Amino acid sequence: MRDSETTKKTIIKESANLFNTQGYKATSISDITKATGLTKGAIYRHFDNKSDLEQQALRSLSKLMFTEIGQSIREASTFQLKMEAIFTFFETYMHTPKYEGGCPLLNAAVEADDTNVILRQQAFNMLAQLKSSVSKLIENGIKNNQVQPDTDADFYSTIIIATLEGGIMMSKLERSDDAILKTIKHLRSLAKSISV
Amino acid sequence: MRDSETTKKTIIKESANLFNTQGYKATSISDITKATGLTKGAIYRHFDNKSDLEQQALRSLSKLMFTEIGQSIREASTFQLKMEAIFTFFETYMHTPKYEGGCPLLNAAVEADDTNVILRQQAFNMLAQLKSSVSKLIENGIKNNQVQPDTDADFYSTIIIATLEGGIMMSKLERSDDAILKTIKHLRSLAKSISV
DNA sequence: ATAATTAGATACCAATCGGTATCTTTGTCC
DNA sequence: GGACAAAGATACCGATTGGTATCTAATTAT
Repeated sequence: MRDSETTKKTIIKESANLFNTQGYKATSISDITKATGLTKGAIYRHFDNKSDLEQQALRSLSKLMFTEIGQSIREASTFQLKMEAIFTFFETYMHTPKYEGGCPLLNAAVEADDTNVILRQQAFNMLAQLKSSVSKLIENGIKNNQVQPDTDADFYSTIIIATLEGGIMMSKLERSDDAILKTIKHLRSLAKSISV
Repeated sequence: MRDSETTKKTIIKESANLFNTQGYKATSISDITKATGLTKGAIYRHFDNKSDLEQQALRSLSKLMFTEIGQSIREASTFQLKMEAIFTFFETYMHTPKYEGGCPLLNAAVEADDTNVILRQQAFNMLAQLKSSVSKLIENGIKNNQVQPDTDADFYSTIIIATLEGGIMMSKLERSDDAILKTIKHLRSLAKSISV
């Protein structure tokens, strides 16, 4: 038989691409057949239904995002460098073809928050994971005497993520780096202000 | 004949509500007939096609948003009070049924940026208008000796909007005021830091 | 009062939607 | 190399999509 696993991966990859650019509801199964060169029969052999495919596609995007960002944080040694890793990730990944359509979290959150409960839950979990990552980063910074001890980790993690996501929205809409670069510049000085 | 103008207004109002909660592509004409109690014939008498209705609905939401925020800014006398007016607007309007589905700018921007050129352009114009409003607010603050003279108005207006929009996204996803309140708290101290 | 106009309802259209049943092809194992 | 199983293609299904042509009812003008 043909390699089942690779075809499933390509279906997930191509559909994730389409979902993240056109939207989940707006992407049809036939859009995916065109993108993959496969037929409906092939797709429905690997996935129960469209919702199942949406979930696995978003999960794939989520995994891609968090492994990448997690690795670059781990590779940085100090608090300031780890923050810088986050900034460069959010700045550069807008251009990489790996994330066509922008931030998967933002896209899924805005599309699904009122309609698609499953996608909403997944986006919710992504946000929780991102928030906890940044919080832990700050808390570790406190432990290592790199961040001021009275810093509210939850507060700053919320602000950092909100500012980045808002900057992404603006930069995508304006088709310009300007907004995301400005927000990063601001967050860089914010990170400095809580550093010891 | 029946009052043409009022029915057109109710169609715009109800469809704007649906577009802003379910999304533009995801809202069908029959959804709108159900919400208005009217039929397709009535809708297509007042609008050329669905795209035309989408445009007018978003334009209505935009007008609603800017008149409201513009008025509360005008009513405030000092820079700090004007900023506070923006904050309370962004905090409270999340709960009002007038904007079910959250910020029309954010929703339209995320949905349309890769697919719907007309909606994208409208969202782009909304963002430009919002940015210029906040910029002018800062520049006027400089003229009136309420803001430090070396303040980069464009820079801070970008940051303020990005942070607010990101906070809205998070609060909508978490179904909690927490994020938007935190971002406002941060922006409040930011506004204070550039005040004289 | 009647004719003309217009708002809205009804009934339809082809195209597309998600999904399924079935058939053909491809590969594996004995 | 033939039997078997799995992968993918084909052909279809009812429901829904945006859109239109036509009909009816309500309002205005004469």
